[in-house]
Amino acid sequence: MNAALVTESLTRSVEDYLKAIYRLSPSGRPASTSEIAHLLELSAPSVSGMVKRLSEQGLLEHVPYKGVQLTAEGRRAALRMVRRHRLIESYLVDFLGYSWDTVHAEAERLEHAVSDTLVERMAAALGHPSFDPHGDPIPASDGSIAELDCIPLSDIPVGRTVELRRVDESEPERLRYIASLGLRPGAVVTVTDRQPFGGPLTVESSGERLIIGRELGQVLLCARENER
Amino acid sequence: MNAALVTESLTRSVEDYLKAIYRLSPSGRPASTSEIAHLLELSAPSVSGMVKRLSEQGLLEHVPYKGVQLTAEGRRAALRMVRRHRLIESYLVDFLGYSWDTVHAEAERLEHAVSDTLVERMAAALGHPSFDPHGDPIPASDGSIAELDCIPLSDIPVGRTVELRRVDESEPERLRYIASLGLRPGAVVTVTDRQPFGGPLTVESSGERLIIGRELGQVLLCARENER
DNA sequence: GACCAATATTAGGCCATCCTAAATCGGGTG
DNA sequence: CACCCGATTTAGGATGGCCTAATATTGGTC
Repeated sequence: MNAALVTESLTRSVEDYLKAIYRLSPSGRPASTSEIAHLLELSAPSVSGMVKRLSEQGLLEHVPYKGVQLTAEGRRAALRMVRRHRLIESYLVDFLGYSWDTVHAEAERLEHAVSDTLVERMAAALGHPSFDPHGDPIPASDGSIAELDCIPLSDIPVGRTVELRRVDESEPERLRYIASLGLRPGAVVTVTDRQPFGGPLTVESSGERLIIGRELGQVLLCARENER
Repeated sequence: MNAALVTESLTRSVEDYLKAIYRLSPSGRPASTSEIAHLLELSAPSVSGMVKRLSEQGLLEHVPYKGVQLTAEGRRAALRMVRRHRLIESYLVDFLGYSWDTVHAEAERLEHAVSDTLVERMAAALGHPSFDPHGDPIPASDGSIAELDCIPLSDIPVGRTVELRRVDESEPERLRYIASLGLRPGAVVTVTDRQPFGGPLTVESSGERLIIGRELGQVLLCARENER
């Protein structure tokens, strides 16, 4: 079976499934049908059917009623899409005036249309970056990816100062709000207070005091303290 | 019927059909099923079926067994695609190091994926150009388009000096060859000899003597003499 | 150890798009 | 002016991807 050939001709849908499954289990732990359905906003039966086809094609390992994992080939294809997505985002922000929060939707469409050549040209124009504007690591063309281990801001003890590394990009609304607070990767943040029972955090960043709800605290990922 | 809504949600296929029909009859003369089929590399029945659906949607005017024309709305959608295509080509050449002859295929895919926002950002980055790298006019967002009237180099009488304006982009091989001769829009060319019966032309351009077959002579479009 | 709720799969349809094979139309020729 | 050939359309079928409704499995609870 020629892996390269299979990977060349994936449909948009298939690319989205693989990316979703990768996202749900970067580590390889099985992803469930309903998780995938939820992420892609599809019905569970649709996912069931597609999963079957993809495992027949050798892109997934499927144990019925248990879950799916990417095969080496599926993972390769998924990482290729992630690389595309993150490089496109970086390019649009750096060269075409896109903002942090609007770039995701555009990249989501473009990632299925660009050629490998174009992706590499964009990478070169950007100086082969390792992280995208949200702080997510960009997989290399060989599939290697820097997996920073980060901890949510909400888990940082009071009094600690940490560097913000990475911000979940999936919800533009939230992203826009985060941007409006001036919190972007690289920002240095000191936790000054933390209310119990899921209450808000109080932090200081570039001299400003910010109140941050628990949900937000969980998607703001920081360097482990010893990495600053 | 809300025209804007219909136009928003066109499929890739539909966009390709509209562009093809526009290309076959920019002036509005009807295009035949087989011409469309040939251009899109599809079977005639496929085209027949799609034409039917599109005329029901109000994008085409179809007289069975006679031909199709774009409606105002169809034309608008087609011009939108042409604008996208030509701006994308221009952008890729100017900013991402694409060559004249490789850019077409990339644009052909991207034109279906970019947002209006992105197109306008690229246009702005380029300084709102009126012509693409092949010399083809770029429709404005309002649908107006500069229609240069050009004549094929093969029709220029011996002894005349003309400016090259526009080069047919449809065949990369041919385009590559043309580029290798140094013949690009703006080049100034003097016809020094013309053989009868479809024989070759001899021309001089930037001090070099070039022999040009009739097929090539027909796709190299020049300014009318009085426009130099 | 039987049952229930949550989760997953199968069954059966729909739509867009493509195809090949078979009918049909229409314009030029004898 | 009847006929025929090429162009076109209709018929019938495949595929990919989605859906809802019905069925099956699993794992925990009494």
